[in-house]
Amino acid sequence: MSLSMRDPVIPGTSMAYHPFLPHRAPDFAMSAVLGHQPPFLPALTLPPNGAAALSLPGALAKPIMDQLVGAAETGIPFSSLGPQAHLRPLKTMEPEEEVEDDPKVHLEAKELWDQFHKRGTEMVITKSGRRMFPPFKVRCSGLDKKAKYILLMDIIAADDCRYKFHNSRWMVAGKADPEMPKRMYIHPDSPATGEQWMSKVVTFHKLKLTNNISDKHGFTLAFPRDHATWQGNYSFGTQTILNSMHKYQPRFHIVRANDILKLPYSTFRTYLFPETEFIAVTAYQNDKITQLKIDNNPFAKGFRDTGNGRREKRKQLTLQSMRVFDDRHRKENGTSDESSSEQAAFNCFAQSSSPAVSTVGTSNLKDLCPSEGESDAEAESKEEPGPEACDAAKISTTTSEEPSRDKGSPAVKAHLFAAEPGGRPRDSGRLGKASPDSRHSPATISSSTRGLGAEERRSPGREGAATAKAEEARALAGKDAFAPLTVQTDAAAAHLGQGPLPGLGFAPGLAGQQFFNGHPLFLHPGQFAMGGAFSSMAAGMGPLLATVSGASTGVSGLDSTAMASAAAAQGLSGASAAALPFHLQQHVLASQGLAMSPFGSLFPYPYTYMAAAAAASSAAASSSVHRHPFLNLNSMRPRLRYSPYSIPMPVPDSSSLLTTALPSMAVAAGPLDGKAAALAASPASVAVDSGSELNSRSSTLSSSSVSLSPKLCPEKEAATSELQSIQRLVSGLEAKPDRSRSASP
DNA sequence: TCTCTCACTTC
DNA sequence: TGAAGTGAGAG
Repeated sequence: MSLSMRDPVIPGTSMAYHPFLPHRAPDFAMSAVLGHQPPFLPALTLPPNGAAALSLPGALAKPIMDQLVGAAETGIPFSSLGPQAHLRPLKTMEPEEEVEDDPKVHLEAKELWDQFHKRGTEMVITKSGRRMFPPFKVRCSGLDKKAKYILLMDIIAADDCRYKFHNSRWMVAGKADPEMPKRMYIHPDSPATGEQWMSKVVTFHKLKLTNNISDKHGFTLAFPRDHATWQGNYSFGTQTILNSMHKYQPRFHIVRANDILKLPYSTFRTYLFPETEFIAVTAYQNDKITQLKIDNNPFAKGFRDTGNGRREKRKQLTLQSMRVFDDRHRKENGTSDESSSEQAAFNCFAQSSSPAVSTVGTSNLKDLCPSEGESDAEAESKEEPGPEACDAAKISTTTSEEPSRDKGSPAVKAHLFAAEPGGRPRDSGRLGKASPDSRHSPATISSSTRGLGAEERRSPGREGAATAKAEEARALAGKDAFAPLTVQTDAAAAHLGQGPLPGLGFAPGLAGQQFFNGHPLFLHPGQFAMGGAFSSMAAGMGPLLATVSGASTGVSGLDSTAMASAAAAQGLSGASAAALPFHLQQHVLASQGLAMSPFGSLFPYPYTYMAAAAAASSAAASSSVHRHPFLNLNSMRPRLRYSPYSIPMPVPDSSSLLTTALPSMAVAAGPLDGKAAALAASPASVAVDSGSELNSRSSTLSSSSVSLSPKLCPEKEAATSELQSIQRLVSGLEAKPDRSRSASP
């Protein structure tokens, strides 16, 4: 399906101008960097092709230099990007004929991601930062070989829930904690030509996840509060701050720009890979995930059952102890059916977990221990019937880079308004229930919006809350509501769009986190060339407040209930282009990164929106949240689930940024599915669903890597109980090996 | 739940 | 060789 939308991109240029300031984007962007008001900023000349570097009047050169120096003093490395890179004389640039590009992105190691996703991927976050595993890698195609691109990724909250791992499954444990500062990570090689990007796998393995809110690996840029494009603080860093026990969705962005300075007014093409969704944890909760990590992460080799790592030694010791105990137990109790069953369970555990029993690799172990799969299947079936009990055969542990492409999961490319958030994990999750495999569809969602028409931006609209009929609404809204928008969708993408979309949620604690709410960009230290705009977060926040206020009036009053009802109302008539207020809200949130939900809110606007707009809105929203009614998160639920449709609310022209987001909102609305609606209407239900969803995912699994945990072989309760007893005993033995050997339990 | 240390690994 | 990335496990 394709929605046609007025493309704000100026012909002959590769950048999209901010919808509100179509002809002044360059000026504003630069002014933001410089911290000057547009009116005071000398006009910047932007080459028609948009690929050229910015030309700065001599008068501006020094200020920029000074700022860069200032930034450097803050500890930000500018090794790879010298200020001169942004000060090249315009005359040296020659307009180039822009080649239309059609970026497609394929997730690398998709099969590995699928394995994790089925179990409910967990990513460890530590104070010092941990890398993601599997690593986020993509392969790009369809880029203009000569044009330069900046590739980025960020991680957004997948929903507004906090989770807990209970009874071997992830369950919603309440509302999400205040969202951490959002950041984007710019690939160190950016900017690079399309040819360069396409010639290799783009990996973001250096991005680290942390729960350290005082993370020093990032810095913030402050922009004038009244700046139309960039407002408030926009932080950059190499680590992304996440909340433990919360679900996240990584996003990949392609921006056609040859300079980071142009990000603010360039088009963001965003791609979501539902299989990369994960839950941040400070310690692994799911043994299956742990095992998968151990089996696939080279650095965890020492913990593999096969090998000489301490894990093996420990297990061997444990097994030995267990055997001793078992023998003793038998002697004491004699042989019986019960003991047999216990033995069975024991065997299962022993086989799968102890190399002593089998020295084969994990994959082999799996084969040798069918019970493993069974146990998984059983456990899974208990949790959530549906998915195939064991599809290990289907799952490959390889991290091959090919899969995604070959599997025909073409990245779905959709404009923001496509509402195709279908890519959303949740959506997929729902779909998954109906069709387990659908969830793992290779389809990648990519939304690219080049810009919103001014009309669209301003058009006040209404939003409805997500409703049980969100899907219907979504379909309607996505297709009709934003007709002006152009949606480019691959065949594969179609399903994504239809997938259920979870609503967006606002971070509960936004007010308290203003500083962090700004949509931060993670800039690789080496790449960041922006000037001295870096300032304390506080500095930038002040101004922002004012900006946001204008637009936000309507949001504050929204509550989940209202939204739900509204959504219901609109659900069927979502097509109406009127739905703005809600969108605005989402837009703001999304741009801020506050509660952007990959599914609902994300696509709607942020994906296509101009970076600048996003940044500005995010910054503004974040900073001004507490003050602005629209953004007043305090008054509203921490995270509201957005339904595509919003409550009617007046949108002042002044709130241009906010309005910009509106179009995107439609998209979000469209994707909502029953689940999303349910969420919006009933948080409680959501929690359950979410949990089940995760469970189902994980349950389906039958990875090649066998789970060695005893838990997985629950042949009989008695056996399990026995096993547990043994384990306890063994634990004691392990604690003091020497002693255990000499002393029998 | 989280933090820290440890032994182990890769690069 | 050492920095850095791992999960386990204790606290």
